[in-house]
Amino acid sequence: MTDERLPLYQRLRDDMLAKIASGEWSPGIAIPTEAELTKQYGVAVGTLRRAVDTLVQDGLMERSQGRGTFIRRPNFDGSLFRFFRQVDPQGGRRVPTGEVLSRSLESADETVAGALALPLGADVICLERVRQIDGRNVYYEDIWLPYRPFAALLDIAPEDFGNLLYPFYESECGQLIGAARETLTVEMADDRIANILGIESGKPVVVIERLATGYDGGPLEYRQSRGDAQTFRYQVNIS
Amino acid sequence: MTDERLPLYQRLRDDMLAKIASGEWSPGIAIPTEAELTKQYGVAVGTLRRAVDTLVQDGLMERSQGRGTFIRRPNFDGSLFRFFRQVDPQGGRRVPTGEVLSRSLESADETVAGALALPLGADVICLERVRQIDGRNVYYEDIWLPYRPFAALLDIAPEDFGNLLYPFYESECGQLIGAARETLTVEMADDRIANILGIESGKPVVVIERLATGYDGGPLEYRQSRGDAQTFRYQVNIS
DNA sequence: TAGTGGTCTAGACCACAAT
DNA sequence: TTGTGGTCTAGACCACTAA
Repeated sequence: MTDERLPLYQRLRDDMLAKIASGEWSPGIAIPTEAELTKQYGVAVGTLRRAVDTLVQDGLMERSQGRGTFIRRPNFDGSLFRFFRQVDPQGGRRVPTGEVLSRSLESADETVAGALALPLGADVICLERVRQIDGRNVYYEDIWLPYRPFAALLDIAPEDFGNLLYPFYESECGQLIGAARETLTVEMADDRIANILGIESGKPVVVIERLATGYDGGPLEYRQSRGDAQTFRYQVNIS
Repeated sequence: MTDERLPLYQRLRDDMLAKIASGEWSPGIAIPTEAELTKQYGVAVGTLRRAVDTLVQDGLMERSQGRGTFIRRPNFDGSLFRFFRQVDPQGGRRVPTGEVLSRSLESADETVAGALALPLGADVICLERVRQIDGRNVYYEDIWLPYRPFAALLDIAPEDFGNLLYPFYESECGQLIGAARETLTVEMADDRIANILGIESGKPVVVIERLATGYDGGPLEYRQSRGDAQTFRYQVNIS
């Protein structure tokens, strides 16, 4: 199937992941039954179930006893929603809308090249984006993507980018985000950022650097988000 | 064992959880082998493994092929030490010292009572604490603990509190911290905090609220830490 | 009633760690 | 070499859903 050295259930997982990414298995519809799949793959039920387990765990599939196993519909607040951890005082989560302002091809500077593990000066796709709640800008984002798997994005007009980018990466470029690391710092707003966020210049701004990686651990997206520190709230579970 | 209606693997999980919470299985040491446990519980390996899987998933155990399965000692300081940029020219990791300034018995206000799930006005033990690097205060902490399991702390002089509190809770009060949730916000320093942290009044300060819970999920400690936002750095892995 | 996923068993063999 | 966890099999029976 794929890499011979990997455990069977991981190869099954990869194969099913590819079926999802390629559209062979569409969101919202049921995948073949366990009996069917075990026959197709020639594996035992337990092995198949283990593979499916990991995909369910990652929010890509959903089981329903007696009905079947379904591909989860992306663009919903589903698997990718967990990446946005800002919480309002009531504890409820609000998903801001996202709007891409510009899209360009640039050369990676030291920071971006380092984050994406690319040579200095490599082609990167750069997006400028604002995220809004109630029509107010809450975040300004710079997003960098390696040219190679994301070239398709250059053919898409900024206004045609979806509200959420990760389902978009998946549907347009076949790239699935599996994990991310975020680093939070605080800086003072310069005039441009202050203007975008509607705050005074010199006021504190929270910077969220995010390096998002695929299921293989390779870096896929580097992002810097800036928001008003005064209304910022970030929640993390530690164990 | 516990609730008859639950699946076997969930009852196993609950039983093992209780063993951890009660201290019968201590952090850092190996639990009995799979063969031993299946004999004790009278279940198949697969069922036991599934129960252990959930505990590993939750970060309470750690498997090591060929060696055994171990109770994980959560180390919050791993993330704590990354809270602040290292000003150390050598880039070496500095461990902040912790010093308890005061210890008192107070009545829980709305915030504290809500966090610790206590009635309003319930007795709580309150600690004031500073953490230092190179003799400089890097953050100031208010810590609240429910009276009931922590009464023993009232008999200990502030200067006799250890550098780290969680091992102290364990040794003096038999309370193990299993997990925590942190919420980050930014506020402006008032005169008192500014003075303690050695920054100007009105400058931004990062507030880290932490609710630490036992292995059973019950709240054990509520803490507010405040540090200079300008040197703040907080890193999180999301998956 | 037929078909689905959910739980559970009782083994087999492998990879790794300690000795 | 021995014992550990890691993977995988080939079934069994149960709970739920839909026709």
